[in-house]
Amino acid sequence: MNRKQLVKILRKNGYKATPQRLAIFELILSSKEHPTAEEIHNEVSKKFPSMSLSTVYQVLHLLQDLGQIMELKFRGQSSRFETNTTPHLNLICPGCGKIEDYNSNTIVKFWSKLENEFDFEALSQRIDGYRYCDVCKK
Amino acid sequence: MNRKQLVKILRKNGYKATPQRLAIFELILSSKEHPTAEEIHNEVSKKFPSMSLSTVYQVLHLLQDLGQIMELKFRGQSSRFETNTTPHLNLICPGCGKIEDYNSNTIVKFWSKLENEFDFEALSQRIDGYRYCDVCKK
DNA sequence: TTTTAACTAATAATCATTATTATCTAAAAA
DNA sequence: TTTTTAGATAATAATGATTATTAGTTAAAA
Ligand SMILES: [Mn+2]
Ligand SMILES: [Mn+2]
Ligand SMILES: [Zn+2]
Ligand SMILES: [Zn+2]
Repeated sequence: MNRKQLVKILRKNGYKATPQRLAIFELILSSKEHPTAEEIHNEVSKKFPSMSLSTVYQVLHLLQDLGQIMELKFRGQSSRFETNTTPHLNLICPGCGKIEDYNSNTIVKFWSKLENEFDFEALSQRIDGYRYCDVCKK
Repeated sequence: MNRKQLVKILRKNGYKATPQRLAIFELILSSKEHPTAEEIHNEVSKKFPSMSLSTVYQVLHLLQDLGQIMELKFRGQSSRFETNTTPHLNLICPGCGKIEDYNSNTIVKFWSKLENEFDFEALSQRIDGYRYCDVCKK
């Protein structure tokens, strides 16, 4: 997925391709972490100093509705967002909240097997494993 | 898991086995839905009319820390809780929020395969699929 | 270039969750 | 059984992430 494709998707669904929308999407796309709305706002504000946090939330909702990003909610912390919408494993530390992505063909194949077994087609999915990271293990 | 086992777990970890804790756990256990804190409070209040919603939240945190329940957070709605802590599929409708549990050996086996492949041992896990339910499909 | 529905920015409001604290009680000890 | 007390509950206040509102702005179609 890139900027051009997103512009196409937005227009096809009757939405305007505004610089704010593109910047927010590209920020998440380029982030190796799973950033929060506030982190996204902080970063994107560097290029668009007048951007509102409200706008960030609105855009995040729109991108979710279009299936372009995934929101991960956790206890005691702000939601985290990612553009990796393919079936993959999020390994999450309950100590520090760090999230690591693990992609593998095993997972993709498992997911289609699951859709087959239970006869559904998912719009999106979420696969999380919780375990203490090396730093927090002590 | 039953009341007696929970009493044992609580005491082993230095917590008191209070009637509130047992009642909240048993309510979730007996619920086929994935109830919210408020729903739990409403139900348990029938037997314990002075129970506070604060207490419900406190107990829910404790039970999570002991690995006895799982919290599922979603956009725009209160957290939902369940006692099914084995690897299983939650099929969730983005329309009405309904959650259906699907247990299968495929999933349990997949999960241990995954732990093997990526060399971790999960304290807990979450596997969600999002798709419109039959009612909302129209 | 003009037009306008859609969008953004700023701000206020919401409400699920968490913090605080006085009172109470489970359960260990006497 | 009674006493003791650390830990738990109930009531209430506070928090803060998210959502609602609205006046002004703009993407993009004509
Ligand atoms: Mn991820
Ligand atoms: Mn479940
Ligand atoms: Zn950690
Ligand atoms: Zn539904």
